[in-house]
Amino acid sequence: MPDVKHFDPEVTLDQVVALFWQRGAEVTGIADVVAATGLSRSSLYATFGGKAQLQAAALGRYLERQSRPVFEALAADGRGLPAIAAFFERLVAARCSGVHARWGCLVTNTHATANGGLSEIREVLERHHDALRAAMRAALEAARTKGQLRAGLDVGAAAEALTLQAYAVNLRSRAGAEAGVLLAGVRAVLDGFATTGER
Amino acid sequence: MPDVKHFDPEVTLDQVVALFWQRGAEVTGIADVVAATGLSRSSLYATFGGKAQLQAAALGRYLERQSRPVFEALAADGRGLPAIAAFFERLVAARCSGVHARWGCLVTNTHATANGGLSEIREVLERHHDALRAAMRAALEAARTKGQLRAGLDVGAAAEALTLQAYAVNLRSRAGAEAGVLLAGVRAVLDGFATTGER
DNA sequence: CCTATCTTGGAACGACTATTCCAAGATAGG
DNA sequence: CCTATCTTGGAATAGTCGTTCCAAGATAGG
Repeated sequence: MPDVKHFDPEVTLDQVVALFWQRGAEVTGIADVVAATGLSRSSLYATFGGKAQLQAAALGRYLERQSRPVFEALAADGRGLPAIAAFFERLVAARCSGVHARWGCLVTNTHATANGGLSEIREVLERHHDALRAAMRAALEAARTKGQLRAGLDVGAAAEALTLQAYAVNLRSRAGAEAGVLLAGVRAVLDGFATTGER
Repeated sequence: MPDVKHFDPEVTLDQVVALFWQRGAEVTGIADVVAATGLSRSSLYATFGGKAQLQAAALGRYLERQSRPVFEALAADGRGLPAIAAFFERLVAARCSGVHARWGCLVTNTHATANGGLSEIREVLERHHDALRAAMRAALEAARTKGQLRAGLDVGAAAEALTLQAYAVNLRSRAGAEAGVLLAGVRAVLDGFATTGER
């Protein structure tokens, strides 16, 4: 009997992700969301329920659509250290050039801003961190079986270090850091994990 | 002839730094500044000139008072790798416990938020980055003369890597990361730079 | 003490914020 | 076609934003 939605919530969420990602969720108003999505305040509030929940939904969608596929590709890539190097090369390229150049990473940006926000937002941050670190660890363990890793390397600590390095790449790229400088930093860390002479 | 200021602008700036640092500059209103400093809007605008300029002034003061002394101590510390390790141990401790626990770093936080802000803010970000990387480089060169570094290590790239690692520590600490996890990540990077068996 | 000059408190400003509300429109089962 | 039920557009809400303004207060040279 009832009426049905005149729009696709997932498409709307993608537009909101782009908005929050580029300009920041805190400084983006509902009026901006209305203008970008083309739908009305009523539909927005009826579907998502408010700005904080909209932000959490957008953050969750970013994790699933932008981050997760890349993390899974890294975890499934059996090449070892070259897989990690390729991950960072594509990361730096995406952060410094192309459509999303200088946007940083929505999750990384949220780290600095989400102070008293919803607990759901904090949970997405943690999910993101765990997923990336797990993917890094999987790639490092593949590297270990191939004999690419230095003897005595703590794989868990190394995975954390690389995850931290990725956050910093996201952060500095938004402030205008050069791709070459970021890549050199990443490579120095990776070289330190490799067996002498490897890579 | 004229009247003189009834307050100390530097003390006020310190209070503003604390406010912006803990809660974020974007979400902190002038009303909050008025409440925290105890002075009126007139004095605030007459002295600093507006919120954007107040933010730039607070950011600059943070760099000079909080960051610079630590960077200079690192650059002057001749111990090499132990000096860098000590830097990170004090950093993690300051970020995860004590008065400023979970505040992160004002400069790091600003990286994620300052998008279309004053160009002066961007310049402070760059000054901060250059100062930290130079200090890291000085400490690494001290390590080199002491034979602590792996053969073939690019000192410039390593300094950039450690600087990025520091940013990530600041970022993740604000989101609640455990001190032990952060330290383990840092140590993995440092161990990768050292001669085998060192540290 | 007087007065020129600055500072201060606090009211007022328009523009924005997120959110709510309701009448009008759209839908689909009966 | 009818009607119950949802959605939609858009006006209206109360509150906060950064900023401005001016009368009243404070200062120190003359």
